[in-house]
Amino acid sequence: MAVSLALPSATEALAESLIGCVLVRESREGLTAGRIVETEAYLPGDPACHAYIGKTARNATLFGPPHRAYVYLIYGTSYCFNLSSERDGEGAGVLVRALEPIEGLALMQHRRGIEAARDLCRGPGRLCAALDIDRSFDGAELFTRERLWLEPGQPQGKVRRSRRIGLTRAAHRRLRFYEAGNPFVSGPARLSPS
DNA sequence: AGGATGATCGTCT
DNA sequence: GACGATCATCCTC
Repeated sequence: MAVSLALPSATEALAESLIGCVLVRESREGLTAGRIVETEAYLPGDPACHAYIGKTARNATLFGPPHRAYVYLIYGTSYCFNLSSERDGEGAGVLVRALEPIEGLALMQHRRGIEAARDLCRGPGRLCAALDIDRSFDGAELFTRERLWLEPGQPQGKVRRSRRIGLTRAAHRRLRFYEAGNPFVSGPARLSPS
């Protein structure tokens, strides 16, 4: 009998290894940064992935080289920040869903119009607002140490996995990764690993 | 040119 | 838990 034992794709491995890395945003207003505590993988051939419909003007970055910023507007109100993840020509990416704020809290509070630290970057739209990330970052390199970049880091404790959040298609796939026990992780508390 | 869609968020009950 | 805001994008005339 045929058994499919595919290794985790590059996208899946990236989504997991991004937990603990630090996203830094430098602007005229000041520096803001946070530890990545939650991600979701969107794989090649995945009906929930923006690349699924083929290459378009919006999703072109997903088909480019890996580790570029893919930023899009959702519901006309919120930006979502992703990394392209597969080799040039293949469309896939990783959504960053939540950060633990570590620098520039006051600026984040100002941009978000709220005080509570826990809510500043808990959710993909919120973290983009807190770091002032918009579509102008789409396609940007993330290792340039200019405007927006990523620094290596390790998770504090276990990285767990669950179903993805908020999708209308293929939500059942367990492609969400988060740092166990971290209060800055988004999503309903009941979304435990199993 | 017009309609449907959406990886969200804040507000309300 | 439910609902509406709001608009870039894509698809179909």
